[in-house]
Amino acid sequence: MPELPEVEVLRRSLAPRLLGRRVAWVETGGKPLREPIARARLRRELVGRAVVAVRRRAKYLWVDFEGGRTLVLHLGMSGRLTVVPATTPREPHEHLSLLLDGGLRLRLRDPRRFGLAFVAATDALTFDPHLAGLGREPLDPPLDGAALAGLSRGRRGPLKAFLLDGRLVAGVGNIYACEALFRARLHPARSVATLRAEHWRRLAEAVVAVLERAIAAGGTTLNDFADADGREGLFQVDMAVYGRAGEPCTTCGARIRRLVQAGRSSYLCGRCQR
DNA sequence: GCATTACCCTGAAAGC
DNA sequence: TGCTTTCAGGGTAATG
Repeated sequence: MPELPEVEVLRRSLAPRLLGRRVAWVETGGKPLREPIARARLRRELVGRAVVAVRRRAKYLWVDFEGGRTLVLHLGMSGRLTVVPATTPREPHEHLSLLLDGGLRLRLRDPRRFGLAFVAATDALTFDPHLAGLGREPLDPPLDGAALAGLSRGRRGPLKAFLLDGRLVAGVGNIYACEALFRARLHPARSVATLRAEHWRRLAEAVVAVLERAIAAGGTTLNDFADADGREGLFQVDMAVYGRAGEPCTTCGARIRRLVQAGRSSYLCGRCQR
């Protein structure tokens, strides 16, 4: 389940392999993703053009091409993007394939089909309906307590829902929200309205630290994630609470609990997190 | 305007 | 062993 760190790790591994490569052909297949892929438009706007940049915004990957066109990709829950030899046979759930010069193929597979792929004008990306409402990036510049407190103004809901709301802070998913709340010693069900400046400072530091550590570890691989070369991440060995219900807290030894909020699992230490 | 819930989907794992 | 059920969750729409 790619969150911000996984997409950033992917971006870094894709960039050197894609920069300067020219698209020879575009193939699509399988059932539609969250939205159908506009194959004719992708062919018309990408074939013959070379990649000039690979960027990231929240959990979206932006592949910029000559001529001011950008391929926007979202991996949803199970999306996997790899660069393979062009001769590699198609696999099940392969939705998009860019044949590149140099005998390579950029391939998007997404069994659960929560992902997204579309092309847009580079200079109009920020107005695109998928991207226009995204909140601020947590790492550049790094979030601080005052910024988080500002985003929370007027809200009363639980902290966990606040962190997961991509319109406020973009790119934090369930795993890193759980880990950041543990690190900040804050309970996921606690109302944002009860936090003081010191709490916001702790939370902002925790979000930044958790995301940076995860990027450094190559992301988290639970089921699906791998970078463009197929390398899996290692952050899961660093996780203190996520998926560890029943195990002892690494800080105090109390049992880690699982709590369901709005259909999402939260993992926490009820003794450390208040 | 904000909070909460349901929905989309498939594969892995758990349960029987 | 083999079938059925449950669970995973990002983003969005509908509902309260």
